[in-house]
Amino acid sequence: MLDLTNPPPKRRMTRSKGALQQALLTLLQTTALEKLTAKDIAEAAGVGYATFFRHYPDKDALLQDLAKGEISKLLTMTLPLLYTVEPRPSTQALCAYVWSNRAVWSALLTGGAAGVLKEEFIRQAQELSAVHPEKKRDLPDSLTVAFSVAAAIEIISWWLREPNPRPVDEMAGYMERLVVRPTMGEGSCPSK
Amino acid sequence: MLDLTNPPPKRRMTRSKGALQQALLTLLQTTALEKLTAKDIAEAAGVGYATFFRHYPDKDALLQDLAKGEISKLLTMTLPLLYTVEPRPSTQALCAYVWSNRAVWSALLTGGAAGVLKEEFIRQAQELSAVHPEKKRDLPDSLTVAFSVAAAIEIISWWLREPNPRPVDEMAGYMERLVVRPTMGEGSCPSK
Amino acid sequence: MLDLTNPPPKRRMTRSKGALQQALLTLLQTTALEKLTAKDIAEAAGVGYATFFRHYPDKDALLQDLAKGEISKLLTMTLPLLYTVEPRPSTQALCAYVWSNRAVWSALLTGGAAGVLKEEFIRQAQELSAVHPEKKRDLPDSLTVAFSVAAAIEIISWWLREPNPRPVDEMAGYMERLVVRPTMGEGSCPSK
Amino acid sequence: MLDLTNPPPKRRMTRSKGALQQALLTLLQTTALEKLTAKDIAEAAGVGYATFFRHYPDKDALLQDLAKGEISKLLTMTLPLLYTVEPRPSTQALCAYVWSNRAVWSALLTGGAAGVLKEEFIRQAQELSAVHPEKKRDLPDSLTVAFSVAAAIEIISWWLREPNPRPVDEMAGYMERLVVRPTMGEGSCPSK
DNA sequence: CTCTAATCGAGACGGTACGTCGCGTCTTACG
DNA sequence: CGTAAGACGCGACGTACCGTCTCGATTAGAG
Repeated sequence: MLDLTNPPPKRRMTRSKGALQQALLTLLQTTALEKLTAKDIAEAAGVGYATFFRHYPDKDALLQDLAKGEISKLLTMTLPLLYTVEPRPSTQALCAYVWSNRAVWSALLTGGAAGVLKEEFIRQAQELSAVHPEKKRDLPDSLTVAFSVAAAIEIISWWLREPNPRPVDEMAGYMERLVVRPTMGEGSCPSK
Repeated sequence: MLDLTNPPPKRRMTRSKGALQQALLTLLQTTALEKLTAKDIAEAAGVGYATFFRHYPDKDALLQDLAKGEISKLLTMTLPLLYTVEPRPSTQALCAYVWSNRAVWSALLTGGAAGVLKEEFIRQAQELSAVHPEKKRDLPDSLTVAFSVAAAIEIISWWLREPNPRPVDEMAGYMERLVVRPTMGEGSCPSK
Repeated sequence: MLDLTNPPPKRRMTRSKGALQQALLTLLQTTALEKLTAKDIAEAAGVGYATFFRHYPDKDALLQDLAKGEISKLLTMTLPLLYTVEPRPSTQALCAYVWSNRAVWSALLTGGAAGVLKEEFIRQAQELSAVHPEKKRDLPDSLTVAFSVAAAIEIISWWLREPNPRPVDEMAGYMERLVVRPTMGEGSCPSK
Repeated sequence: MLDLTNPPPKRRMTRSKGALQQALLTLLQTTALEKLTAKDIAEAAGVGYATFFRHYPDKDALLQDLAKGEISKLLTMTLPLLYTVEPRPSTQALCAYVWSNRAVWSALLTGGAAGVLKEEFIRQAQELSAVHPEKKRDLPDSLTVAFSVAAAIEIISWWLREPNPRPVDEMAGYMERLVVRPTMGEGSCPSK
């Protein structure tokens, strides 16, 4: 029942937190978030039921904590795109990154997790956009953020859901066309 | 407890179903979906608790049924946009319609309802797009539908969330720019 | 609501009542009373659900009505035994009668039906004993009745439950020894 | 809501189980078993509704558990009577015991509880009779047990139901005459 | 041979209790 | 100490039956 061999105990609390995150991630690959119970996660993490609540007030808090890191990495690649005149390489990099971590992102974007994720995503994006030098822009900032995040998530979600996923290049093209270009200044598309 | 005066009792089953839908709609204007219990809805509808489940297996089924009608109306205005060369008037009409029913759509798009709504939305959109004459298009159809619906919902959702909502014209502009134009053929934006 | 005037026409109502009784009896041979629902009985009787309640306020009322007849027949054979100096032939007759109707009595005495049955039994027995010329007796009358009925029911119940039921003669012997003789005057057993 | 003062918490699980039994016993003195709901009992025990089912699968299981102890005590006094040549003192002791615990036994024998009780009674009696040295006997063992238990319960039940209960001595006489003597070997009553 | 009212089937309904489940808090025992 | 184990209060869930009710269709017996 217990782990009788732990030689270097490594601050149990830290171990528990990591185990819970890892367990949630694993479980999410097979089960929707709303089907998971705190007990499920605790057991999968090899952690006592009550211990779960010592670290997180509830399931969503764990998910949010889990997502924070990945979102953070991704956002530092996503947001700059919106302020760049030459976004191709960045978009490409974003998609490549998602692809290389597709196990994680599949888990995060399917099931009921997407809702929590989007909110955290927007929260972080808004923080970032607040400190950015505000480029002259013809869209309300909060709309730009909400739209970009929702659209990007939807596109990636669609991508990872597909039975035969498209190559990274193609997705980068869609992303640029559907998210980046439309939110850039009008000048970027001198259609008339 | 007895009401001996109700003039046209109107086939009970029909009355109950309608009452539940109306009650849910009303409650959604003040409370998030996940905070509502079947008991709440039944009581608000003046209907017995068990009667709720005689009509719907759960909350989401009620919401879906409720949404079906409104989505249907909206979709007959939304989808044509994607296949039209001159989408301005349609986009305008769409936004105007949402605005005139903003009480309903606020309720449907805030709280946890948006998830269920989006799924039903996509389901109907995909059905429609299946019967449409498939214009030559350079985006995967299912991506087009998923993106359009998610983006449109996000934009409208943002609109109705705002403390001082923008005028219909402005929103129609955003919608066209962020949803319609990007999903139309490349020729629409001969940027290069 | 009540029809106090229908003179003889045997009205459908009579048919329904009989069907319900017959259906209950049939069902009781395979299912315990408490497992049966009003719906079950109504369906087995080929009668509408609401029609059940037009005839009986609840399950027990139906059972009681059903039992009344059989109990009445049996009681006219049971009670006299207690006042007779030579009870052998009567006891024999009682057991023979039960045996020839063992399908009915099995149904009535197994499952939860026995409780209702015993009460009705005692009720009728007490009525009868009230009109009888009260023999001098050294047991309280109500105890005699309660004991006799309960004991007789238990013995018959045991009999019909057995995989290989004893012959009628043997049971008549038990019945006389355990029920009849002990409740007769002390003189019957001048043991000391 | 919080009780920070409970002095000797005494192993919760044990406390809950005992509280439920005590509550059922109390409620049975005023209400028939079938009128009691799990909620009633839980509330009377000061215990959560769901906690009821953590200890017992249903009402009857609780009753059975509750009865087991008392029945056990009683049976060790009841069964020996059937194998003794001089049963008077034992019968007397049995009735005296019931009388001194008449509150408990009234509760257990009135209402719908008697059925469950009798079954448990018979179950225990059969176990005991199985280990006993089998005296030569001219009645089937299972019949003896069923009859004795049913008869004894009926007699005691009648006793405790009476407005002016008979004295213990008198009841012991009835019990001996109606239950003990008839089930003993024929030799005990050399009627011929 | 209609016409009218009793009776029926069908089954929706308000209600009550069920037994299950999950949450988040708590207590206890152990290492 | 801190943690594993899990009992507990709470409250929603979805189910099952109850007994009442409304609704048409059927039908019997009075005109």
